[in-house]
Amino acid sequence: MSLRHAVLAALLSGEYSGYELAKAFDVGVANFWYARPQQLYLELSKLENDGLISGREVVQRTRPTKRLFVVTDAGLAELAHFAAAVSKSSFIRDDLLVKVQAVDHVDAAPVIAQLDQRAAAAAAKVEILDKILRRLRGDLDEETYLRHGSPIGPYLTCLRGRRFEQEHHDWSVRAAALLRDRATRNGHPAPTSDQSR
Amino acid sequence: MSLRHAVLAALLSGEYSGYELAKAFDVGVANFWYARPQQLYLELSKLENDGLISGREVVQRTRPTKRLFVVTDAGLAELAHFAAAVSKSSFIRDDLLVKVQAVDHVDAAPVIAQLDQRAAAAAAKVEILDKILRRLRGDLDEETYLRHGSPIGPYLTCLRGRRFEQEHHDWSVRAAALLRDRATRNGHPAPTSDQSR
DNA sequence: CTACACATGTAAACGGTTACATGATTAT
DNA sequence: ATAATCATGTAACCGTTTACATGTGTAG
Repeated sequence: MSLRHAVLAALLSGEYSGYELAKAFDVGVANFWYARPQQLYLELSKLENDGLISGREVVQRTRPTKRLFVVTDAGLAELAHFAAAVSKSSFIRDDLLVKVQAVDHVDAAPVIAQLDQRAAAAAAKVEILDKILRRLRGDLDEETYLRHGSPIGPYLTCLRGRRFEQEHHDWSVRAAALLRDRATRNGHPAPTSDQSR
Repeated sequence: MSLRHAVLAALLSGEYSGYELAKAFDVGVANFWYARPQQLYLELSKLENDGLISGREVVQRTRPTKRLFVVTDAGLAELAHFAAAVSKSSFIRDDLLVKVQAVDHVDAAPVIAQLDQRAAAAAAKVEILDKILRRLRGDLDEETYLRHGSPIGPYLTCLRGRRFEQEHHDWSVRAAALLRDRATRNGHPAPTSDQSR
């Protein structure tokens, strides 16, 4: 049970509908978890049934009716309990790393192409996360915010996400360059990052 | 189907038994995937049934009999096919990040304690990965190995794992220090990293 | 004779993904 | 009309985790 707590933690920042949460979890952000919309709707139902969140209908003139959720006292207690329990260690699980691991034995060209794509995607996420960080800290510089700003939790997870993406980007760029260089020296057609423009 | 290819990629480095693979995937290393022993034994059976790997029994005087596996030509073809297919983007999924996200609303002390543990674990993994990297490159310095050394795939994934753990460590240390500092300034008992020695 | 490392599995439960399904409103 | 965005779900499948299960040989 882990998405459960991720949803609770996300709802601490304010009232959200399933649709709004889905955007935060699915697209771009997801600095501390990731989930598909379907999973979120399901989890929100369960959480409401268990009394950990409560939803209210908001009828809109201009848009379809939505349901906004907030964390209840029972939900906060559940989160506190979760935060105090032991957590299993995190690990990398990445298709692309599997491909790179095998790159000595398979055609490198498609792997290089995917590294290029990853680098671009990671760079885009870094920008998104930078925007979020700037919005969070407002006028304060980072050092000051980290010492005195509030909320600190979301800022810290966002920082972690930003560094992860930066790291991911740098590694992808370097790996792609190295593999390209090796392919060239071995007399291959030297696949360039064309992006089919 | 992803563990499947991770196992194939791992077996490219040589002949391994389920037990040996399990140690590489479970303990320490796992620079490109992670799996439990039970899952590996199951996956090895499936891979052998599908003809992607082939196993041979090795009777040992001093130890119980084991089965060593190698990738077949069909297995290599499967890997090549996989390497050329699109991969879904990687993402962070970490219990501890969920806890940090919620740290403004729950007791920070147990979260800080877990950050300390994480930092220590990450530092230990960095050392293990450094050892593996040194062993891989032998006499060559890193730049030279990256340009000319072989195999390059495992070295690159190991580098990625190393940086991930380093990053994980640095962030954990910083987050723990900041949260501790805030707790102290708010007049709390100031939980120190005692480690119950 | 007890604990530990080596060695290999099975079965049930759980969590997550994919595919399927529906419907309102706004902009083109 | 049609596409795009908003909005919410269900059902089947698959991959992963947890718990259970067994047995050999070595070291203390």
